[in-house]
Order: sequence, then C-alpha cells, then structure tokens
Amino acid sequence: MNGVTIASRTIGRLSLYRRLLESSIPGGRDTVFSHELAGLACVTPAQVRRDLMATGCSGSPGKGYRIRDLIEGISKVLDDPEGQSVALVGVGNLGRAILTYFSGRRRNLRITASFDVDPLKTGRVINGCRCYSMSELGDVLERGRIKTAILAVPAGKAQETTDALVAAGVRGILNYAPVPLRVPDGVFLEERDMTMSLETVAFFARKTALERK
Amino acid sequence: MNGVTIASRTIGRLSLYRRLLESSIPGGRDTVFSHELAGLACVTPAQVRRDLMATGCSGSPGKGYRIRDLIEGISKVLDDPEGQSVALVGVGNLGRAILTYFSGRRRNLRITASFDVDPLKTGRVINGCRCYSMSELGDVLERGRIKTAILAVPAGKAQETTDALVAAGVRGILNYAPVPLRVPDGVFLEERDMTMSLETVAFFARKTALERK
DNA sequence: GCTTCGTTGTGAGGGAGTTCACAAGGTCTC
DNA sequence: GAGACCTTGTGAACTCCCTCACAACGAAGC
Ligand SMILES: NC(=O)c1ccc[n+]([C@@H]2O[C@H](COP(=O)([O-])OP(=O)(O)OC[C@H]3O[C@@H](n4cnc5c(N)ncnc54)[C@H](O)[C@@H]3O)[C@@H](O)[C@H]2O)c1
Ligand SMILES: NC(=O)c1ccc[n+]([C@@H]2O[C@H](COP(=O)([O-])OP(=O)(O)OC[C@H]3O[C@@H](n4cnc5c(N)ncnc54)[C@H](O)[C@@H]3O)[C@@H](O)[C@H]2O)c1
Repeated sequence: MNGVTIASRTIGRLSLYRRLLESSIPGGRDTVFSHELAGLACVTPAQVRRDLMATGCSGSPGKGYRIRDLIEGISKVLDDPEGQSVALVGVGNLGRAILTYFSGRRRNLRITASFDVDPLKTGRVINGCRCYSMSELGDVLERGRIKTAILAVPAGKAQETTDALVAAGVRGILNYAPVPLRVPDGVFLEERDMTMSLETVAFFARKTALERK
Repeated sequence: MNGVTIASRTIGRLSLYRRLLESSIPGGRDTVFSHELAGLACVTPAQVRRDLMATGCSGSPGKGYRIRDLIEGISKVLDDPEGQSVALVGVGNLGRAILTYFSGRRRNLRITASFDVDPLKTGRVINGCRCYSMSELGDVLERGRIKTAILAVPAGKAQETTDALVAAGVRGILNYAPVPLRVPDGVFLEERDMTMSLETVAFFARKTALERK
C-alpha cells in the first residue's frame, strides 16, 4: 500500500518498545537513547534505531528520541485509528486464560467476540466476552468487521475452523493449536506451537548443561 | 559436545515431524517421502531433508524414509534417555491451562513440579501436579534434576523469578510473561510474548486487507 | 541389462534480517 | 568558539537459514 514493507519481527519489537515506553521509563523523562530502549528490550541499539526508522520517527544526536513522538509514531503504524476487533475461537482452558489476559489491555485492539461449539458456553458471556455458536461466525465477523482471530480449538478441528474463518473474511490468524495450518495467500498466519517451544527449550537446556560439565 | 550444532528452528521442526509421524501417517505405511512430511508440516521437501540430516537418518531414493527409523532418530536427538523433568512457575490461569495441556502428553518430558507464592495453591496438587512454595525451589529442582522451566508469573515478578531459577541450575526457560528476560550465557531462553504476537497478526491482517481492496 | 522415473543428499546460491562502523550532527565544558 | 564527547542514521558487510538444482542412486518395466 504505502510502498514500504515492514518485517514482521520489526512489528513485534515495535509493539514491545511501545509497552516499555509506556511503562518502564521513569516519569519525568521525556527523551530516551536507543541504547536505553535496547537495554530494556534486550536487543542491540542498532536494532532499535533500524526498527524506529520504520515509524518515521527521528531522534537527535546527543539528545535521543522524544518519548511522546515514539509512542505516537509506533501507534500510527500499529493501530487502526478506528480500533480493531479480534475474535477468539475455542473457549476452553487456554481460550479463557487468553480472554482474561487481554481484557482491557489495549483500547485499540480488543477481543470482542468468542466462538465455541459447546452449548454450555454459547449464548453466554464468558470472562467478559460474548460467546457465539459457530453458525453465527459469518454474521458476527461481518457485522464487527473482524479481520483477526485467535485459534484455540482442539488440534483435529483446527484446519476446518481456519477454513471457516478465512471464508468469513479473516486475514490474520494467531494459532495455538499444535497443527500447521494451510491458509491461502494474503492471510497472515502466526503459529505458536507450545509443544515445539517446550521441546526446543528442553533440548537446549540439556545440551548446554552437558557442555558446561 | 558432539561437534555438530543444530539450529533451534530445526529442533522445533523435528519435534513437529515426530508428532506428525506418530499421528498423521495412515497405519500400515512404513515409509514416507520427504514431500509427504513436508506437506503435513507445511514446509518444503528440501527443508525436511535438511532437517533430517541432523538426525543421522537416511532414506533411500525411490523408497523414502523408514518411519520407525525417523521416530527413533528424532527421539535420539530430542529425548533424554533418562527422561527430562520440567518445572512450571506461576500456577495462575495460564499456568493451569499449560498443566492440563501437557499432562500425559509425552512420557519423556513431563512437568513434574509447579511453584507459586499463593498459600492457597502451595502444598496442594493442582491439575495433577504438586505445587510447591517458592522457598522450596532450590531443593525441589535439585532433587528432581530439573533443568527446564516454564515461566507464567506476573510481568513484574518475571526477572526475579528467572534469577532464582538460574541460580537453582535451570538451563532453559520458556517465558510467557510479556517482559524480555535477561539471562546469563549458557541459559537458553524462548520468549513467547502473546501481546507481541497478537499485535503483529493484527497489523498484517489490516495491511493485507487493505492491499486487496 | 538397459532405460525411465522418481527420490535422496548436498554444494552452491540466495535472501532476509542483524550488526558493524562511521560520517554527520548535537551538547557540554572551558 | 574550539575541542572532546556522545548519539543518530545508514551503507555495507555479515550471518544464518532456506531453497535451488543436480548428481547419485534404487526400483520397476521391458
Ligand atoms: N491449554 C493449553 O495451555 C494449551 C497449550 C498449548 C496448546 N493448546 C492447544 O490449544 C487448543 C485448545 O486447548 P485447551 O486446553 O483450551 O483445550 P480445551 O479442550 O479446554 O478447549 C477446547 C475448546 O474448543 C471447543 N471446540 C471444540 N471443537 C470446536 C470447534 N469445531 N469449533 C469451535 N470450538 C470448538 C471446545 O468446546 C472447548 O471449549 C488445543 O488445540 C490445544 O492443543 C493448549
Ligand atoms: N492468561 C494468559 O492467557 C496469558 C497470556 C499471555 C501472557 N500471560 C502472562 O503469563 C503470566 C501469568 O498470567 P496468568 O493469566 O496466568 O496470571 P494469573 O494472575 O492468573 O497467575 C499468576 C500466578 O503467579 C503467581 N505468582 C505471583 N507472584 C509470584 C512469584 N513471585 N513467584 C511465583 N508465583 C507467583 C500468582 O499467585 C498466580 O497464581 C503473566 O505474566 C501474564 O502476563 C498470560
């Protein structure tokens, strides 16, 4: 659209920088240096400066970046000015934890609808979010202009649920089911397979423990 | 140790390949081609072959890889023959979901201890896992030879908890608190910040939706 | 046995993302 | 105002992965 594409890693870090700027800078300060933000984010100063270039913000040598500018610049990249709604599919153990976690966290990005097949859940408000039946998916997503979804259904249902989401116009999916999903071009997919993560950590924990012997 | 280092992405995919081999190959089959595994894992066949090289397994042209060999070869890389125990710190909403999810999933890699500061939780068995107080951390980790931990404590307590884990001998941490952690060299860290993930997905959902207009 | 077909293993090449390194430009001190 | 010092912005180099492409190989048909 706007000519420049931003790497997805950069987008993630911008989200982090914004949170750090909002919460971890001592009050009273109104500028930061790249190396300070880098310290908080555990990345290199050069990385911070590169990332910030994507926002159009610029600092002054010797003075650093104005914090207000940064928060505003990052928000201009990350946020939809009209606000953006997210759907959660699968209101089980993980789904409910996610609902609790994200509720009231950011004004501009909210989980506004959840979906499940369990008749004990549908039609109710769970953790502050209305739970709809899957047959209402198309309607609710369209009415809410929802383009982003979090997937927390059982592995065996993940692909069919994805297909339904995509058919309903979803363009970004955050997947917690431990199954690689197939999505058409133009749909952004982030896989967050906890089993993969845990086995990877366990492997390197074992490996570095051995090396140090 | 063994001379060859394996990329962490490769370790993650090996974990995935093993699960797919165990669960998604029609019974009766006893070999697979790289392109079949690739299809299941949503990666390229060349990627699969590269990854499998790290296990020492080899296939035969025209016949593919023997499934038994692959599972065994991957397990030889990923698993500790004596089994590996994992600790969970922070038995809140997310922690309990994780306990439920991982219970009984893999014989060789189990969450065997959890920790919390809440006296309503400590001393009890929660979701099949005993919950200890933080003062017992050192003892329990040492007795259980635990080198791997999952972190699910509030953001403000994440760094101090990490320091305690590292002091107690932990060498790999899977972090779900939305804070970058500082760990010494030799400790493997996997950050899984859900806010970053969600904001990234939301950004690209918006962006690709615009492009298609 | 020879040809055809399809697959493996891997060197070489490519691409994305990160870091280096330095010129250009503030700031502070005296 | 001149010199010392520190920071930004960024071209270039680098690094890590991934993909390409193809030789080598096994199987199957004739
Ligand atoms: N609990 C965890 O910490 C955890 C960790 C990693 C991965 N996961 C994955 O996340 C997913 C959910 O895990 P969970 O622990 O919440 O499981 P769960 O069984 O508690 O919840 C699953 C929910 O999905 C609903 N559901 C089932 N089929 C559905 C369908 N076709 N459409 C919509 N909803 C449907 C169920 O009614 C239930 O409410 C699973 O794929 C699991 O593998 C969970
Ligand atoms: N719930 C989610 O889906 C979700 C998603 C993303 C990230 N997180 C992060 O995961 C962490 C836990 O989230 P949650 O929703 O389970 O919160 P929670 O408040 O339900 O649970 C936190 C648990 O940690 C315990 N605790 C507090 N201080 C502790 C300490 N110093 N040592 C040990 N235990 C301590 C509390 O007693 C509680 O049981 C938070 O950092 C949160 O930001 C949660």
